[in-house]
Amino acid sequence: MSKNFFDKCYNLISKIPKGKVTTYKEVATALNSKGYRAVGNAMNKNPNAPIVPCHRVVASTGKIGGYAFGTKKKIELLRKEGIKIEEGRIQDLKKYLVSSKELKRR
DNA sequence: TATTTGACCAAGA
DNA sequence: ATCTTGGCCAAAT
Repeated sequence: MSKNFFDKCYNLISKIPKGKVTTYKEVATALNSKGYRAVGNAMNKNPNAPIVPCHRVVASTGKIGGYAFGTKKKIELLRKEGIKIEEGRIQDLKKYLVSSKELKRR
C-alpha cells in the first residue's frame, strides 16, 4: 500500500499506458498537491527502475525533463513507444498526455 | 528544528 | 522564441 508521497507517485505513474505520457504537474495535481518538484525528486531518488515507467513523465513545457539513466535514454524509450521528439522536445504533447483526472480514477 | 536541494512551473520587472 | 525569476513541495542534510 502507498502511504507516503513518493509511493503514491509510483502508483499513479504505473497506470500510464505505453505510448502515452504525463507531466510532473499532472501527477502532483492528481495527488491534490502543488509539489511538482517533489514528484521529480521521487523519480530521481527511487526510480524503481524497471517496475515503474518513469520515462513517461515529462515536463509540462514539452521538454523531456531528466532521467536517472540519462535523458538520451529516456528519449529513445519514448520514441520506441511512438512518441515524436525533436530537439529534445515533444512535438504534440497534448496528443499523448494523460490528465490528472485520468490518473485519479481507478 | 532549520536549511538546502532538486528529473518543476508560470509569468514576464 | 529564449532566458530569468520567484514560488512550489517533500526529503535529505
